[in-house]
Amino acid sequence: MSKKYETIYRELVHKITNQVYPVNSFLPSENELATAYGTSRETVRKALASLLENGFIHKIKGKGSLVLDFDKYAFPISGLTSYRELDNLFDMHTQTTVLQLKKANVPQASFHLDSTEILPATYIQRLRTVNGEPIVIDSDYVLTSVVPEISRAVAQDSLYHYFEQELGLKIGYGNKEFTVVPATEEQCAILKLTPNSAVVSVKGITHLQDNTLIQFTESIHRADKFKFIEHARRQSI
Amino acid sequence: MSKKYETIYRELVHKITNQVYPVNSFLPSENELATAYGTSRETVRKALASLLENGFIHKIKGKGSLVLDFDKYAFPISGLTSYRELDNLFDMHTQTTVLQLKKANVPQASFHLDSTEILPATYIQRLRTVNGEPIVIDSDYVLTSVVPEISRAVAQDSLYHYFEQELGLKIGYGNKEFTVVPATEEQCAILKLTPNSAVVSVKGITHLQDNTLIQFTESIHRADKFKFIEHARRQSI
DNA sequence: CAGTGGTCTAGACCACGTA
DNA sequence: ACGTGGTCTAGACCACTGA
Repeated sequence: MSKKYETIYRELVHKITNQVYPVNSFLPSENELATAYGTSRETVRKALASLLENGFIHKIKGKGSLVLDFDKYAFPISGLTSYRELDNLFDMHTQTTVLQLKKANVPQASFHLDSTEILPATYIQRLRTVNGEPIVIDSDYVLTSVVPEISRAVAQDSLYHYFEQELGLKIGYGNKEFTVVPATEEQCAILKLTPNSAVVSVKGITHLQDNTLIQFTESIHRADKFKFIEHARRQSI
Repeated sequence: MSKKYETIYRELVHKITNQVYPVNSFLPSENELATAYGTSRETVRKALASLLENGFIHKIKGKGSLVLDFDKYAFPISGLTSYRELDNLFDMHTQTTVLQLKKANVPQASFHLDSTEILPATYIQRLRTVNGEPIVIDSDYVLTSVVPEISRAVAQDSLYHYFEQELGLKIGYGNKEFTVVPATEEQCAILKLTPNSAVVSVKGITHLQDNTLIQFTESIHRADKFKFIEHARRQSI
């Protein structure tokens, strides 16, 4: 049996996206949901907290939980999500081409590393194409100490899927840093950009749940195709 | 008396930033914290959930809560935060210049509005200067129906402060959309950029807690000064 | 094995919005 | 006055880690 609040979350998302609970209507109250799902109110509240975090609802004290006009195309570059998952989620006709696959150390300068840290890794450069247009170049450095070998087939498919399903590794957390930088000549050539175009660089460091470093990533996005949407709440804290 | 979990959160943040709990050490266990603060474990867990969300800690089942190397300079463009708050938080020598202040309708095209929606507003254009350099142009449309009048003094100071402290309005939630666009001539002139430079546009819509629309915003950031850092967790959900 | 965090319960009281 | 969500409690059982 999986987690109750997760089950409730998924069922509520389903009902919202299928307009059982239409936009601008209120969900049943927390007490009603607790009764309906045969659970306690705190558990219902955990499900609602996830809906809140993902921008599905807005809670108004004394009134209820209002269904928001959720943007289906909000691109979750935010969370730790892989292209394969995005591809399944939306119908985007994504295509992946492995450009490079070799052993290399993680470049210290790119990731603010101490110059004494030598981190042997597998370097994978991949081009993401959406509807025939080159959009993103992903460069991944996967630490050899954690994942000794990566085949071309795995690189072509999905690293995260390989890590989690085949190797049983558990992805924990990471940081991402967005900046706008001028494209290199190589990047211009691959993404079919005019020289000196600006691109969006998303650099990330990924850790496993046990805090082991596993991966360094830099994604170079075509600036004109880059969009990042976020839902924010006013925090008292 | 304020909220217990908020008090605990703040005290833990303080102890982390002051290295009472140094980076790479573990916090006291949830049971210990509950005893120490004379509260229940679930309340401690709410405080820890906030630390988790803000990237201060990483929890490892069976081990404890690990203190992460928190990036003090992660710019929270993310949440709904105002410049005045940022200015207080960091010591940035921010300066604000009011460029324009007039009545105008919210431009429908810019914010994906229906062309039948006429929304009278106060238009405020402000330049944000950090350490003497022009960095951001903020354009705000504040709906006249919610806030009839905005003085130059308020625009110079802080809109959020005025809304919340003077008018008693409660900010609820909003969406933000990040894109990279070519700068207009006017923007190049104000930000001292060479023609056809790229800038980062952050468009946002803000609602009150009772769901009333209050404000449309577009911030134009100099691309070379723009950095957005985010902490992400792998979600099972 | 003992200790940790993850989930869950069945209550309680409060602040807020509506009528 | 009533129903809503916000906070809080004092338990419970589970899965995981490490000795």
